[in-house]
Amino acid sequence: MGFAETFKALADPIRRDILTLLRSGRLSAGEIGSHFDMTGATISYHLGILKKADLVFEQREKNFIYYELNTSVVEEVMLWLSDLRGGNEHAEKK
Amino acid sequence: MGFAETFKALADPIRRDILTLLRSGRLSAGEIGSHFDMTGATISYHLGILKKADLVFEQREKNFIYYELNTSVVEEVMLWLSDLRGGNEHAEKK
DNA sequence: TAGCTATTTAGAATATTTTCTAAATAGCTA
DNA sequence: TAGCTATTTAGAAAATATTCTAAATAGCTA
Repeated sequence: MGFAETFKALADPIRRDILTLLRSGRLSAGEIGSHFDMTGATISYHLGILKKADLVFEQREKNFIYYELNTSVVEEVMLWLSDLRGGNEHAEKK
Repeated sequence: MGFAETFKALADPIRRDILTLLRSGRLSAGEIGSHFDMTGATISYHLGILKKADLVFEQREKNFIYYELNTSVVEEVMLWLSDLRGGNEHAEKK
């Protein structure tokens, strides 16, 4: 946790593509990998980084590992950016 | 332009601190540098990265260079994240 | 114009990231 | 349990990022 890891994870186009894939629901590591022209090992490396950044979490089932988007961290990043942007001082905490 | 550069720029804690400093208004390179324990050359390097990412723009005045936050790119990033997060389908374009 | 002051650029050292191949792990299935 | 299938881990190579010192640029000011 920490924005450094989160933004670092988001900085890579492949990792952003993975997150976009997960928008429509969870996918196994293999299913994710099939969308890219890279070895499974490399996909695993990227998934590890997304996981460390808490942008995804995994669910183990049979001998598959499913990855799912963690929207709460996406929210946190949006809040940080919103605070940086400032100026919406009427957006009151309710 | 492109999210890779933007997120990469945001990934570094010093650069995020610089952006936070700029929340309350523009500052010269020197004023920014005075908040950090690094050489001016290093600050200049980080400012260059923020500038390439369009997160800041510069205004030259006398022999100072002032940096100012570019909130429109912050907005764009928030939109991308908002789309990733999904699920707020009642947030209609007006 | 000579010399300041502010900032950037160049070049080099070190650290970090990304990718691959090969091997390891772990859980099914026959 | 033997051998699959899915995925990760280890180790190494190549690319990129971060920092410094030293030098360059550029605009004031006296």
